[in-house]
Amino acid sequence: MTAIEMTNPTETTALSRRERQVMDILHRRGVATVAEIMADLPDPPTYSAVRSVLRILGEKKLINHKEDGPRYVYFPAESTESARDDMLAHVVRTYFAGSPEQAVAALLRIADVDLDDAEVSRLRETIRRARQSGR
Amino acid sequence: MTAIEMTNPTETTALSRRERQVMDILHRRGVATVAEIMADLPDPPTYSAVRSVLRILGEKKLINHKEDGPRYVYFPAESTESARDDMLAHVVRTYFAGSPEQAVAALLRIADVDLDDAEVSRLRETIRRARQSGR
DNA sequence: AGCGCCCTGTTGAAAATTCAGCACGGTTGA
DNA sequence: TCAACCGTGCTGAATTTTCAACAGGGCGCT
Repeated sequence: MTAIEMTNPTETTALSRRERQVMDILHRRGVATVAEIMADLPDPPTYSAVRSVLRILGEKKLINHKEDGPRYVYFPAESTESARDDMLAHVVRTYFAGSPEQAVAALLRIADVDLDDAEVSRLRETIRRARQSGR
Repeated sequence: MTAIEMTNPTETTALSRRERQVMDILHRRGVATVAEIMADLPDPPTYSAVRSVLRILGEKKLINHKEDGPRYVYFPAESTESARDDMLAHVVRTYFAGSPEQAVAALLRIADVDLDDAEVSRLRETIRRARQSGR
């Protein structure tokens, strides 16, 4: 079993629709009040509905909250930095056949960075060399 | 309103948990039978449950199927290539504060590519230049 | 002090999702 | 031919998710 194959899909895909939307918002904002989360949600539900999801996420230990003056602010229990790794691994595996190079290329293109062929070749070569020596 | 802000979250986050898991499998495999999807799902449900999700995804026009000998094979309606862009945009926006450069850096690190400082600088410079001239 | 407002805690219901069972048709092989 | 098997279409139920309503407490303002 390779490292790619053993990636545990449960962690990145186990959440319900609303739960995932809320986690996304928290990662995006770092910290957020109920009102802010509510405002960012597609088809915004009521205040109560949002707090319900937050309670569940809390029970699952995926978020924490602290008091900020008169109200709570919520934030991810796992740092955004480590969530990044899980997410990128998932995306690379799912949409790029496990090839980080392809993902990088697509990313650069999205960023309106049109590398010319020489640049691309160079990047690929850099990656290839690092691969052979490094790991 | 900037391009980043107008990213429509609905498309990438509107699916239910099982629906998303199935879509991921289809993007990963390109094409899959019910049995294959069932095998790949976490906490595999029954054959019927999988087909139920597939029916719904079909109604939503997110997948299609064709006959392959005695059975159906299912595949995403949208090409994996364009799904990639949506997903990357979402990930960059959600986990990398809208910065593709940071995403690229994280990606390279995940790929065990430890670029030395000079390489990183060069990459950043390349992106910066392309940015200024290109867009 | 007393009133009004805002926020949280909790409960239970509505809606959506997930799931299993059964009927039917096609194909295979004895 | 015909029986066994495999896969699909369909229906409705169980579970999960999503949601709204209500109660209680704190804080500010008059």
